[in-house]
This record gives sequence, C-alpha cells and structure tokens, in this order.
Amino acid sequence: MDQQTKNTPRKKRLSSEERRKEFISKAIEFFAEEGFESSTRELARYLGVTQPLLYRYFPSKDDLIKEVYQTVYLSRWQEEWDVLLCDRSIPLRARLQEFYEAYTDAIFTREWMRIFLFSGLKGVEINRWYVGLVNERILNRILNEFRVEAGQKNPKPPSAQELELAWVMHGGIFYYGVRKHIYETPVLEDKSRMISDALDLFLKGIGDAFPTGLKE
Amino acid sequence: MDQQTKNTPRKKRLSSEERRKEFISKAIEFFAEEGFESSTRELARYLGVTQPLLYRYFPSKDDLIKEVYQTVYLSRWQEEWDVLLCDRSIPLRARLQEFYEAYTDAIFTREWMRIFLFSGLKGVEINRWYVGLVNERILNRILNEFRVEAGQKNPKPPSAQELELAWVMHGGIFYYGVRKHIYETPVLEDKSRMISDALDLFLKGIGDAFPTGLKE
DNA sequence: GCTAGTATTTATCAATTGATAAACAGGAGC
DNA sequence: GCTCCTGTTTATCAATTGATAAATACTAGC
Repeated sequence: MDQQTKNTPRKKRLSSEERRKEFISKAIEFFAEEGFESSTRELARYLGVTQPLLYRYFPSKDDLIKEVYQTVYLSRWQEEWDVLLCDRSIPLRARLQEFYEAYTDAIFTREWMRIFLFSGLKGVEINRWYVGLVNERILNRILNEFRVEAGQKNPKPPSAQELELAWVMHGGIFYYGVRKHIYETPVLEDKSRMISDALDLFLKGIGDAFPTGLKE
Repeated sequence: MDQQTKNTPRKKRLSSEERRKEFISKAIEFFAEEGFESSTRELARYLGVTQPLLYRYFPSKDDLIKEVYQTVYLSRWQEEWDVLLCDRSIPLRARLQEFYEAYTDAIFTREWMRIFLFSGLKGVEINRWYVGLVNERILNRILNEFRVEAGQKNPKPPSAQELELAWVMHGGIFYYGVRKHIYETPVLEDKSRMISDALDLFLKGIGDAFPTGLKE
C-alpha cells in the first residue's frame, strides 16, 4: 500500500538490498545445514535461483560466507544485556538467571550453534573475537558483580582460576545447546531448571572456593 | 634386527597391514587439520604417495573415513576406567579426580577434539554412540556411586535433573578442551586445578540440591 | 640372476567446482 | 509502443574432485 509516494528513487535499490538480505538469511540456513564446503550450485537451488546470479550479489563465495558470519555473530547480542548484567538494583542471582535464559534463547538454535562450530573449526577470526566477547562482557562482569554484591568497593580483577571456574559454568550451559542441537541427544526439557541448577552450583561454589577474595 | 627368523610367510602381509595402519594414523592427523571435505590428493601428498595408491588400501574415501572414526573413537577409552569409577576402596572424590585427569589426558588433543567435532557436525552414528557411552559409563555411574557412598544400599536410577547436572559438569570440563584445542584460546594452564574445582562444585552442589535422594 | 607377484606410479575419465561472459526478460519512464 | 536498465538465465571455462586401468618399479623366493 502506498508504494509510490512522491519520488523515491531508492525504491528499486531498496528492493535490491532486500533481496541481498534475503539471500544472506537463506544462505545462513543452508550453510548451517550443509557446511561451508557445500557448493554454490546447491545453495542456488536452495534459493530457487540459478548459480551465476549469486555473483551479481556477492563477488565470491568467500565474501558471501563472510557476510553470513557477520550476520550470525553480530545480530544476536542484545545491548540491553550489558545493562542487565550490571543492574545492581536486582540481586545478582536473578540477573544471571534472566540473562542466561535470554542468551540461550538467542543462541540455542540449530542454525546458530552449527555456524558457530563450523566457523570455530575453520579458525576464523570472528570466532576468536566472539570468545573474547564472552570473556569480557559476560564472565569477567559476573565475577566483578559477585564481588561487588559481597561488599567489595573496588574489586580487583578476578584471578585466572576464578575465571576458569566461570568458564566451566558457562561451558556447561553452552554444552547443553551442543548436545541438543549438534548431537541431537535428548536433554532435560526444562532449560530454565538446568540454568538454575548450574547457577546455584556456580554461585555457591565460588563463594566457598574464594572466600578471601571477598573480604579484602 | 632379526627380521628373517624362520619362515614367517605373514611377514609380507603383516607389512601390508602395517602400512594400512600407518595410512590411517596419518589420515587422522590430516583430516583433523583439514576436515573431511579435503581431497584425497592432498591427503596423498601429505602421506608422500600418489593418490591412486590410496584406492589399493581403501575401497573409497568414505571407507577410509570410517576407519578413521573407528580408530579415533575406539582407541582412547581405557577399560581400567570402568573399574576405577566403581572402585569403592577409594573415596569417590579421589576416583573422579583420577579419572578426569586420565580421561582428559586422552582426549584433550587437537586431533581427537577436532575429529570429534567434525564428526558431530556430520551427525554420524558413531558420534551419537559415543555420547551414549559418556552417559552410561561415566555420568550415570558417577551419580550411582555418589548415592552408594552416601549410604544408600540399592540406589534408584538418577533423575533426569540430576543427570543434567552431571552433564553440565562434564560439559564444562569438556569445553575447556574445546577452548584450548579448537578455539585455541588461552586457558588456565593448571588442568588438574580446573578439574578439581569443577568436581568440588559438582559434588557439593549435588549434595545440596538433592538431599532427599540420599537418605531414602 | 631370474621370475613372479606385489607395491606404486602414470595416464586418464567423468562429474563437480567457483567463476565469467553473453544472451534474454520484463518493467519503468518517456 | 519503444527504449533503456536491471534482474535473471543460458552457455561455457578451467581447475579440482573421486575413481579406474594400464604401465612400471621393487623385492622375496627360487
């Protein structure tokens, strides 16, 4: 409705841009399933177009793949999570529960998990960047907030051992997604419960394991 | 030395079998690095032979890959671990520490980890079989032994929730290997410490979370 | 040393791959 | 209705793929 208001010469171009987006989004589905080694012809068939058409939208297969990475890796993180994790008006326990439920809702899909692991095995740079993001924006923050909640004013950065423990917790939760979407093994249906138990273990454990860190 | 003792007509054949084994073992290195989509020609170059020679030893590329799976998946598990995990003359905590140190020594290699994930993404049957092995021979056993040590005579099988918690612990430890050998991210150097902390969290946590399960 | 059989290589096939160029189609603007 | 522009397809290339057959090199056994 109302497509021809005034002169909007970008209409054509916008449609072209939309087409591109559509290609990328279906390419994500396709590569997630078949792996990045699969051929452009099969991808084209999946898209319902001929193979040379892809080269009108992307200079090469590699460029297309890079766009797939970009979209997958960058579109899932919600800025509000940065706020949530540091919102000291909410008890840390509740913050973490809410965060991990939302975070796993975002990444526990067959698509995201498979693209993530495929790219991890390829060793592409964006994968390492993402691991760094988890490290800084999730785990270090959690450990910092834990100290603050325990009464420390200017908490020191967490030790390597503490950080490792946070990684074990995070990895344990992440591996739930791997089992479900990669191995396709039955898992406990109640994801919230799993998160809750994992967080209980972690928060209780870290308090016991590093009691000195809290009082100084 | 001493190669021609008596008449050992199997010597030729043995040598042929050895060659085969050698091919498989180097194919493991190769495919772990390059992925199973890589070509037989590149594999042959890696082996220092020509490509058609491979077809004297293996009917097809797929057969070779299957042998790679077999070797990787079946050669690492030590029968003695089955004994160790159920050896009630040793405290469970010590059993678990010893087991996980040995187990991770066996599987935390770039080779094993990459082959495992590659095959997991392909969804091959042997991968699911292995996940089942972890479930029955490690996690269910641990939970059972925990109840026995807590005084139960004929422990019921663990609940799905308990099992999930064990998976989170196991997955957390496993993910340490993924981070180290797949993502190649720095991890806490002291693997034993990581295991120890992870086990502390788990054993303490499971005792607190399921106290009723222990007394009935 | 000769021979037979096995290990290995050379040559080659048909299918598939990423990529390019040229032909075609269809609609917007005059 | 005609033209031009852009989205799309057809035709095609050279490189690479898994696989086979024929030729050669090698070595044990006489």
